[in-house]
Amino acid sequence: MTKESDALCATEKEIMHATHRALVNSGYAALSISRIADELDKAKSTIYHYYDSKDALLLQFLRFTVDRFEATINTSIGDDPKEDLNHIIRTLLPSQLTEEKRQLYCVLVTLSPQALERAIFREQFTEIDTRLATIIEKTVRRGVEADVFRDVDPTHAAEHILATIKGTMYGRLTTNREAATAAAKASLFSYIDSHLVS
Amino acid sequence: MTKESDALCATEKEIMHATHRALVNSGYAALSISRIADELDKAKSTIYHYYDSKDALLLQFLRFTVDRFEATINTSIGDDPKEDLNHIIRTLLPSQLTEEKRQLYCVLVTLSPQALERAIFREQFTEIDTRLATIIEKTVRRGVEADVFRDVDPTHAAEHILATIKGTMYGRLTTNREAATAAAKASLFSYIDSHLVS
DNA sequence: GTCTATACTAAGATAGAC
DNA sequence: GTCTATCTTAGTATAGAC
Repeated sequence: MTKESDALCATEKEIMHATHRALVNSGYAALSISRIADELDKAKSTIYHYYDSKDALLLQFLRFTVDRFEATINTSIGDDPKEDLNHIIRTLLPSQLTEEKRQLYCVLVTLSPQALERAIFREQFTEIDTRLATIIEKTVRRGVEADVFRDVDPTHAAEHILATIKGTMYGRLTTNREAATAAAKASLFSYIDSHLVS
Repeated sequence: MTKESDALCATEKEIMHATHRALVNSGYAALSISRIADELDKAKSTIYHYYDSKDALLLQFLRFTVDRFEATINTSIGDDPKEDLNHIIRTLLPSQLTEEKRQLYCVLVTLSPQALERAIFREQFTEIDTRLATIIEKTVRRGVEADVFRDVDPTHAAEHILATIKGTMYGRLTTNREAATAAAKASLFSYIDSHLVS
């Protein structure tokens, strides 16, 4: 399984990382080719050698970021569906968010408003969610078929769990409600324990 | 209970509505004073008569939008906690999103990345969530105390429900996964029915 | 493939007339 | 309170040398 971003040449990768830094340090509104060049050890015009326009660069950068995010989803399938679900939740909502993960999530939140209107951005966010939903759904389905879980609709339950994870992460990044993350996580575990487990 | 935006003069309100239109029609990156003036029946410099800077305008606009969002939260408290919860969910996740609500939610999604770094934006998003969480928590607590609900932690359950609502809405706005909204909602109702109700 | 230099455009913001 | 006109800065993008 080759990621598209593996096909990038060294300089293109440097540009992607510079864009990441510029976005994290200065936000979307201030993201300009000049600002990216500042984070890069190259001149502005070098960026135009690789990308026709700022828009083309941004599109590639979203692809680059989505690939990196998807690489962090550790799809280790064990033999205990409940433990697998808990593992997924702990991976996506770690108690301690590493700086690297925090930045990755921040970039996705920063780019997400583009998905409101631009189809090509929307499709990438759709891809992420479909991927996550599929992983969770398969795990729930295995649990239901193994009679470890109640006879719930795996699709419905998976979308519920995914929405809760996303809403929790989103709140964690955009509010000061530190206790909310732990509370939502606790209730999600309890839901799996009492509602899902038969 | 007076909203801060009630204190705005007629022209300021016009500017707020013009900003809303500019943001909805052209997105955050293209949001400029010139662009707002285009949506307004006034010159650019008139805007500077009311606001010292673009930043001051944006801050006021977030306040204006948060007030409008909070006005849509119909806190009708009935005598049936379960029905009240369902009502809250149906209000925040209506089956048919009116164009007006869709725009309001889109504006919040568009402004939310600002909350990642700017404390003053962050506080407003914190306010929204705290308000919603409190409403849900009170409802759950009433249900627990009336023995209609199981003896769950009202805070934990409320944060779970809120996160699910937010994640569902966020996905609805930023992806093409139309079925996901209905699935998450169905599972949330089922959670209330089977897990919360005793 | 990377640089310097530059054309062009649009932005934020202000001055001053009415 | 609203206008026209303007200053200044910064952006996107290109041309052409090395």
